[in-house]
Amino acid sequence: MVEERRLAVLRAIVEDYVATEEPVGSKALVERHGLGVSPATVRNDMAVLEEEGLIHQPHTSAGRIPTDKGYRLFVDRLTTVRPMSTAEKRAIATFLEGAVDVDDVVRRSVRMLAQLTHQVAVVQYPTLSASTVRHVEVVALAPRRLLVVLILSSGRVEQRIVELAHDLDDEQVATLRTQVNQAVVGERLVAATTALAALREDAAADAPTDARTDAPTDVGDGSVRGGSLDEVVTVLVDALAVHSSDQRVVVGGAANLARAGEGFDTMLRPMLEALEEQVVLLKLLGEATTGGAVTVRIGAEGPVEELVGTSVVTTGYGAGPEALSALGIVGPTRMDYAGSMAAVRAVARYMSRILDESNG
Amino acid sequence: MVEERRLAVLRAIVEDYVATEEPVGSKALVERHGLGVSPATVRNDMAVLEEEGLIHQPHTSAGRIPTDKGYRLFVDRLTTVRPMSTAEKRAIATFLEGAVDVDDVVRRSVRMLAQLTHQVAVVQYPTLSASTVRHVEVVALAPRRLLVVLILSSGRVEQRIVELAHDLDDEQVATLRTQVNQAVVGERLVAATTALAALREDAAADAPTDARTDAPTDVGDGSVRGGSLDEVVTVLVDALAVHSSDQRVVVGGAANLARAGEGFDTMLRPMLEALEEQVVLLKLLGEATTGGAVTVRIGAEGPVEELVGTSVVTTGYGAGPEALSALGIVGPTRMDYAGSMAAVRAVARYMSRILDESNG
DNA sequence: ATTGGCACTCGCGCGTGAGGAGTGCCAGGC
DNA sequence: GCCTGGCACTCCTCACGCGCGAGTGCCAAT
Repeated sequence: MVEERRLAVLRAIVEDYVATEEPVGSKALVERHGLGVSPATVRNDMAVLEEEGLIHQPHTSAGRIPTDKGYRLFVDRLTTVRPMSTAEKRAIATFLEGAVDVDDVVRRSVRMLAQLTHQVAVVQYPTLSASTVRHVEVVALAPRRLLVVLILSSGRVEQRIVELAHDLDDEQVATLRTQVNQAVVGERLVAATTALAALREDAAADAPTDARTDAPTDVGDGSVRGGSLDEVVTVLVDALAVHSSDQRVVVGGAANLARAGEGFDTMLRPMLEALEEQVVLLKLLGEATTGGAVTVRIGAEGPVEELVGTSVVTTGYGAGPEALSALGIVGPTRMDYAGSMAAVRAVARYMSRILDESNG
Repeated sequence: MVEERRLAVLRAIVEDYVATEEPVGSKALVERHGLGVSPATVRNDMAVLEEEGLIHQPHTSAGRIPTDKGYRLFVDRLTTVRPMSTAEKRAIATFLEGAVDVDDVVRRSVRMLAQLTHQVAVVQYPTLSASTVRHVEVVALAPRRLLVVLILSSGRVEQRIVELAHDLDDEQVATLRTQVNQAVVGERLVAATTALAALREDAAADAPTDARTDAPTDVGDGSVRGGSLDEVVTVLVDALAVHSSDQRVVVGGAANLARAGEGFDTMLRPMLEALEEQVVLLKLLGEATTGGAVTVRIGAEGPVEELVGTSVVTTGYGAGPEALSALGIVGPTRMDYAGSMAAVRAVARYMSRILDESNG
């Protein structure tokens, strides 16, 4: 059908433009791709595609380049995510499996992604809500100062300092440690949070005065003042919250910006600035799809206005279905979508698997 | 004297070239700077300076630009590190004092430096050898698997997993924890390392068999198998070593590369690549001077061949005299040395002070 | 040692013009 | 109705040539 050929023409235009970075003309098209028609026919098709806003020409008598809308259609309907070669798969697997801890997995993934796609790679730290609390350590730094260390099954550690309103002796600290550990050890992060809330309420009920007042009474011999427990619990809940969705983001492959070709100088600065802003990066990774699907945002569709002319390819990953984080790449709209999507998907899968194994 | 005026000419050339990024001619020089001589005289001086290899002209009949050697002389003899304005000082102080922890101090310093100098800023994490061991926690994850958590007075935490050759029960773990803590708590990092070595030797002496063999005998009731102690100690020593000189480096202001002007495209890529390599960055920061001096490395003097056309301005910082780390900036050889040196020095001082306070 | 004068060099910007890629349109063939 | 070859037209690109001006080097005079 005519309509089919037109799409084939669009696909060919996108592919050629991505490859050559130059506007592509009718003649070159029929030669490089085996469309069995004449240049004139292609020209007619192009005219139609241009009317539909899928392609456009920089000047009269120049070739055509795809518009954002054209790219959109291309990724939605014309692209087949070609799977990675087995060699590539093996490379990814062995490289990622060499990681020694979570930090290392993330670092290696960023590197891998950047290398595979020749774009800037962005990886959010894995969420840890699936992991459990291994241990809570409470250390007295000073009479009114505690160090609370939260140790998770994933090997991650979070420490906080708590300033108390009243003195605690060693025995009281020990009691506190025991109480808290009994409440949370072995629990998942969310469960631990609720367990802590319960603990706090129990303490409030037991204590003669409201635990939230500034002057709780001393209940004597080793038992812990309600107020102190309250303070420690508050900090712990906070630490748990931070850890159940880690907001940190790692970028890599910024050097790939150097070969960005044309849009280069206009794009470079906002790009680099964006890469230094965690907030912006998180926005970019944005709503990671819960399924295994790879999301592509093209040009102005993106959440960051500054980044015109760039596309973002992201997907979710993580050990377990609900522990979801995101990773992806950022590059010019003129990019190899099929390859990028495949790479993003592959890295996400291997990463999920590795995290899964190390968690289990 | 003649010689003096020649240096004045060199200084003027450097200053103008840095400001305008264009080769500077004799006429412009006498106009913009108040040298009381004619252009012809300056031309003669320039000819001499060129013979000495301090300046050079891109083409015949073009102005002159400084060579690396010229910059070197300029920095060594002609530059006066103009102190920061009080407004700038206050800005630095308030911004850095807003930091909540060590990580934050580092992040803010990088940002500040990049902003002040409009260059790429590089800050190494502070060394912590001045800090002491607050606590060591040993947690049994599995019969043959321990989690060892090292907590320092600075609030920093390092955790390691130890795979044991033999099972340990809870009691043995408790003993191990006690032994280790007795040895190292309160010690400085270096002292702690030696204390651990002593502990290991004691254990070896007490044990019937050599502690380093794979099959130490069981010495019964709660005391710890020599082999297990050995393994834990090894890991701890390693963790201490990593922490007594933190090798992590943070960069910022990469966006400043975007306005690098001319050498731009040739410089950009190696630059960005270097910034992603921790090792390279550490080389760049290199031998931080132990005094309060600011070091300037110009062009090929630098330890990284790839970075031609760039200069590095670094200095040491840290709480206490021996706890030394480094920070600095990287930029084109054509940079404002006076300003950069002042900024680097100022940030280093404030950072040292803040770390000092928070440590004390 | 400094200066003014002067001839010379050479990069830069600009207009011009040939070449060519690509288009749009039209008329004819299947 | 769709495809095709032909043709005139547009407009970008590049190379060439030229004039301008900045800047130099040298020299003779002070």
